[in-house]
Amino acid sequence: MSSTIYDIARQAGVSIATVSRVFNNNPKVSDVTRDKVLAVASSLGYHPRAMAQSLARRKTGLITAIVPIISNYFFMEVLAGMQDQLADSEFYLQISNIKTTGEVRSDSVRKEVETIFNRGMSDGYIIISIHFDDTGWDYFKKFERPIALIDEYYSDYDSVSVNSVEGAYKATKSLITQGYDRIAMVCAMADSKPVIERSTGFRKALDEAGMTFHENLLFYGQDTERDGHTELNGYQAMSAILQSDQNFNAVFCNSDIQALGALKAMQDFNKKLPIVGFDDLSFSEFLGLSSIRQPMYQMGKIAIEKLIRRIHHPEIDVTHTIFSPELIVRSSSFASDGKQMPIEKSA
Amino acid sequence: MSSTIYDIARQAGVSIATVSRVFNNNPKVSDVTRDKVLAVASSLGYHPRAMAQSLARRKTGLITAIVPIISNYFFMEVLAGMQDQLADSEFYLQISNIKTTGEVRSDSVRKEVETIFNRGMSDGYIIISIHFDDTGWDYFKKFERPIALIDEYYSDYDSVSVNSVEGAYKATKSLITQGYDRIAMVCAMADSKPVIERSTGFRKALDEAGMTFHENLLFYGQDTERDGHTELNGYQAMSAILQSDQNFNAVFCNSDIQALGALKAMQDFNKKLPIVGFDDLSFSEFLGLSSIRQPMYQMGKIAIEKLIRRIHHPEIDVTHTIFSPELIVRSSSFASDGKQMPIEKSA
DNA sequence: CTGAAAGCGCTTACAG
DNA sequence: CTGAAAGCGCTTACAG
Repeated sequence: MSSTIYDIARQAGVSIATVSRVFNNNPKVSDVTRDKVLAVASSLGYHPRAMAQSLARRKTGLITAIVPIISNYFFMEVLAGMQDQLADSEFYLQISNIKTTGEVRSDSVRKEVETIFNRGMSDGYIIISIHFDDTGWDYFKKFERPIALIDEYYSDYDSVSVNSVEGAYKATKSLITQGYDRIAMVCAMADSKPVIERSTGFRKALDEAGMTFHENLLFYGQDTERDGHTELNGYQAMSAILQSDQNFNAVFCNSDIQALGALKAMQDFNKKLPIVGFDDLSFSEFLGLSSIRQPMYQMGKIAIEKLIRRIHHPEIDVTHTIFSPELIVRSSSFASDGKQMPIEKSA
Repeated sequence: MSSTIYDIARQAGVSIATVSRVFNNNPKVSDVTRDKVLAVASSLGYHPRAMAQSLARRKTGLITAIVPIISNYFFMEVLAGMQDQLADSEFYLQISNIKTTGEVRSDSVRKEVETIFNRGMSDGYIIISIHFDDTGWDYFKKFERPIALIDEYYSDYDSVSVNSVEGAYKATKSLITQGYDRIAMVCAMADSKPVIERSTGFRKALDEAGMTFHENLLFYGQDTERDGHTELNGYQAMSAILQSDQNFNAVFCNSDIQALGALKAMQDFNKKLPIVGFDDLSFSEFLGLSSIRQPMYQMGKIAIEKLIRRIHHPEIDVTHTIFSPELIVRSSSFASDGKQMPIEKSA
């Protein structure tokens, strides 16, 4: 049905090599030849088949993003950054989804990723919010493919991430500084990486303030969708906090999407506690939700930038971009009684 | 570096045809040969290159989703449905972004889509929330490729969409039934398809109730990001409504994401009007936001299902799935004074 | 500036 | 059950 390089060559009275050169903008084709080829190509509606080019060039012009199937708002904003950065490049984006829980050790996750590498369809891979231990990460070296990590750190691959521990620390500390002394945390799946890190930062802030950390300050919702990063999960955890007899007076919340549910719970229980979330999703501003800002859009851009650089220069040194997340203070930081304690405005 | 079918053939003492047969699960390969080939392949870490297979088979195993770069929460939920449906198939998803405004006539948009078709990288294409007139849609027939449409209707391609006019009508009518008689609408970009359709439904409900429609019932925010489908845009439009001297007592809002901004505006102006949104995003439930439900996840699944069916059976009849969207009534339907007018619970 | 030829890494009739 | 050979649609030294 559709024409090939041979059809063009024949009708234009040139060799297929010349047709190929025209479409590759090879400067040493005479103008008259070029025009002739282009005229024939246009009349036949010819365009080079990307598949055939890939095989002959031994590169695909594709970048694959490997993301957990549980992807959420975080991924959406990262994706936007990737797309904008990709727009000016010669690469197209392919997205491959992985069934994964947040666990760091999982053979099935490793195998799914491996299958994607084995297809050999891409010039480079961006792995987002998927966690392995060192052995896991090392395993992928054998494919000898450019890899960049988002929301994860491993010494031997380019990466961009946020210091979650520090973010959680900042959030918790801001509440402590305001004078709150009984602070609970809304968690998601207990053994997921975000929760492990954020609860570490939470604890660090308590420790530093001489406040006793105890497991019973950590609250979990029952909803396990997306490792617990759902509005419902936050609603459940917050309900438990409000019904607890521990008399909490402030809350640090593992993610903004959960905080949305938590806010609803407070409304339903008619009891408002100061709360600080994590992520700073675009809607958080309109909820008056204080949050720890993750520069998701930027992370997407930077990861693509790094990956493309590595595709072109495989030998350059690995780099890691680690953001110190910023605390964005909004009205949710304050108690409903209007008693606004002094706030430490973080940078 | 990595091995090819020739390496395996040589070491296993068979022809490349046999190696190929083994990896294509061709039943007429003897067990002993198969085991030998598999053993060698495994020891060399061999896997067939997808690119080479594509060229030889003349199919790519790829489906391309063409989406506006302004993609949003709507797309995210559609994507989830597509991914789940794809998970059980032999296809991988590629996502290509198009710079587009919501306009129905745009040569630049047509050209961008054309470029994607010209690469010939995919076995089928899903076009999401991109609008053309009939000439525009006809144009793509020349590629002779399976196409499925989401959030759009054209007679000659499989499609899945929602009756927006009806949805807007239902939303508006529910407010009228409650007794509200001065209803404003929060719009997004004026000449975008969603706004055209939803304002039509809005008007239809007013007309039917004998209420006079006038352009000055339509409010627009200044933010033009994502054709105005942003929290900020909704905030701006709602602010204008609240400051208007038209004394509105209820609001229909073009999208939930804008409604989020509109709710914030009401809070800032300390003035609460009943409001009904459109989309029913996952967070809307937790905002108590009444909305018109679009089955986005389902739409994604169905579109993939239709496309795959067409890839395998190009000759079957075109089908269109058009959802009648459902009104979900939540607390935002009611005035702050607690005066709850009788509600017509739609099906 | 242009062409003939080999090669990219597979699949698939065809023949046996 | 297996192999030799042609073909998928390009690119790219090499030679002129």
